[in-house]
Amino acid sequence: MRGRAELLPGLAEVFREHGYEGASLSLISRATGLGKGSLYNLFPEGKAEMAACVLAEIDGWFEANLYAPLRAAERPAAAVSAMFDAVETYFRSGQRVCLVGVVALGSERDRFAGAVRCYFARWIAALAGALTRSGREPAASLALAEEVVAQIQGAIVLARALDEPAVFSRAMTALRIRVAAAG
Amino acid sequence: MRGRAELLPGLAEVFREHGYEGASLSLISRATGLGKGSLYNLFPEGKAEMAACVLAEIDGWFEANLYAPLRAAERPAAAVSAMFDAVETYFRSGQRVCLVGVVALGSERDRFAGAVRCYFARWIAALAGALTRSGREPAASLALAEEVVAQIQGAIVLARALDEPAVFSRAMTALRIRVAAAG
DNA sequence: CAGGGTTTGTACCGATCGGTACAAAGATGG
DNA sequence: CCATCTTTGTACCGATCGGTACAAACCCTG
Repeated sequence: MRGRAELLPGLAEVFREHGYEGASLSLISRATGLGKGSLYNLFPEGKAEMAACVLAEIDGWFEANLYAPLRAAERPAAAVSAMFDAVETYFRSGQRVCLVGVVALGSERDRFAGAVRCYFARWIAALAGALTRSGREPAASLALAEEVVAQIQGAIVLARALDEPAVFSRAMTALRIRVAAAG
Repeated sequence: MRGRAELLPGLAEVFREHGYEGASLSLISRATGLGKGSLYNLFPEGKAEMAACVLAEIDGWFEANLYAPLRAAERPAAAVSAMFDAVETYFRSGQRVCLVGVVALGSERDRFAGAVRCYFARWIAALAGALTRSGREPAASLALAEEVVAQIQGAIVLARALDEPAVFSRAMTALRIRVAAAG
């Protein structure tokens, strides 16, 4: 037997590629190599629970790898730069979609509204904090943090729409420069 | 009988709210008030044709209301400002989703790849042209245009994720200021 | 009003949806 | 090795999916 934790990454990929509605149990079964029996044994509440767990896993990953470092950084500017590194790697230059963003746009938004809001709110807050500690005004930091997170999401959309990963990389580079400039 | 044109807006709303896969024929039937017989009479190729027509309609609207004015403007700065007005109205401060962006993120992206790419490429090109004619370097104009379009898409995601339309309005205001600043 | 083509609703198709039931198979503890 | 409990595959459930068939209703033109 495998625990839930070790199949969450594969599960996440199915949701990313097909969305919540499009991720059918047969797709999930194929992707995980588990039959329905096993899936419903691990996730008694079915697909909704799978998606909730995946969102929680993603949230945990961002918390550990982006938000916490941003909050704890002694050198905030370096932490922000590290965040961009992590973002570029995680989203594979825009070829990998942000599942939380996809959920936010989809019809199942209300079901996961809490998790979605929390993910973005904490991202913005952590980034804004780091920007403030690197010398910017708090209000300007918050505004810039919002812009940065939105730009990342938009760059994913645009890179996929144009089928041009370079768009994503260019956007990240431009953001680095804007953030490095004095507030 | 009603022609295809007059039910495209309602059809578009169904696709926006439920995505391509989620927009079932029964939903479409209810939203348009037409039975399957009528729908397949108007769109012999079924759902795919409906979606293609909706995308074409959206593309036409943006061409007429945003791209063409941007290209033809004698006062490019005013045209850019008018574009932001149109965007804020069209997307209802981020409460209405960009169907083309949703398709770009979804699994049916390949099916509509041409239309999606065309929509965004023309938007960026028209905006970059206006920015150039208002005195910016061509390369800088292109980069800024890309950023602006990405920011709009990201602001929609963020406004919906946080369930806070003000996020969208703030983002648009910030973009206006950035664009108005000297290149 | 009659004829002919179009538009419409409805019944139906096989496939698949999310979910359940349950018995065989596997692991675990004594 | 047996008894017990968990994990697994498979068959099955009603509902709904996208799509088709087709006859009744409708609208023109004569």
